Amino acid sequence: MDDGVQHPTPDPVAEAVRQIRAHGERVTVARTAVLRVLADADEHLSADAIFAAVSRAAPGVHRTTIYRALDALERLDLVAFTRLRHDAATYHLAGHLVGGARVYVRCRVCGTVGHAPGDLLDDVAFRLAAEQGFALDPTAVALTGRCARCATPT
Amino acid sequence: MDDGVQHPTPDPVAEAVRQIRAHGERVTVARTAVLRVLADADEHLSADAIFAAVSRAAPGVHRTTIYRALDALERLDLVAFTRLRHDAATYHLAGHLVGGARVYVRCRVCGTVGHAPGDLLDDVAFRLAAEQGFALDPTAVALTGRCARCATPT
DNA sequence: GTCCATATGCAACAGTGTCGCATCTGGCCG
DNA sequence: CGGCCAGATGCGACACTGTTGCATATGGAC
Repeated sequence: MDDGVQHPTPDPVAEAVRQIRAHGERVTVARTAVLRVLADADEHLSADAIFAAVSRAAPGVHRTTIYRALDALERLDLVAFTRLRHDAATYHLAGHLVGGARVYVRCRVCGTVGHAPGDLLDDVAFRLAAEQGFALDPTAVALTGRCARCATPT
Repeated sequence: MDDGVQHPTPDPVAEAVRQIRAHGERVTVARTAVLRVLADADEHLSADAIFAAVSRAAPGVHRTTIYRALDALERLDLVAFTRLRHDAATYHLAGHLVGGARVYVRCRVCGTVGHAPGDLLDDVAFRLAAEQGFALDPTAVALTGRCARCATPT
């Protein structure tokens, strides 16, 4: 899409770990595993999917720990999640770790999730800030609608 | 805020009922009660809050029926809901029933929910349509961020 | 009034996320 | 290197939201 600064950190996990330490929090096996899974997947994963993947890499990690790790990482702005319709939350690395924010768009019919360029919401963010001082978080936005295939039925 | 056409239907409930009939579906006590509650509140309510309000107006309506009514009304595009963070879904009347679409913005810190003009996402919708044929549903969008009070801490 | 499709009541279930508490471990200091 | 302590984890049980199957009641048309 846009060229230029696309890779702020060669290894998102290492950078995230650095930031965990910088905040005075602990770097644990579970947290690192969660970060690694999210970085490798480079996709939005449900907590359950993360649990499954982490269990493969580091058996013995409890389901609850995944939730607590995600919660901690979210407080540190290293992970964000979105909620689409009635499905479970889907987590992903924060935009600044993966080279620019992406906006997720999901089709309400077939459930497919796609990306849109991160600057899609820049204007919206600007208007919200100007009109009511609202600081939009683009990484937490979920756009719902109908994808190309499902938009023109009949 | 913007003047002009603000009241497409004097009574959203009556209009909604008309559309239910037009679609060949049934107008029942529960569905009418749900619509009335949503119209009176003119706010986003959780299913539980709707259940409580309906129970007051029409005792004996079961919790399950609320969900099924909301589901039916959503299929008919009379009700929409949004999902913010880990909280329960919040339902509201469809935009065309209440005088133009509104976009909901919620502060991730204090939880306050505010409105933004319905045309906020017009450009975004246009770009998504042009670039990938995605038909955005503006009534189902939830924008998360920080409100004016919570945006400037420290 | 009668009839049929369908909406409802009910109860039990499923999935997601949370909590309390005992134990273990990461990071630090001697 | 070994010990210490706040904080993270494992474990189980729980809370909440939303769903499903089935018998019954009700809406709407004749």
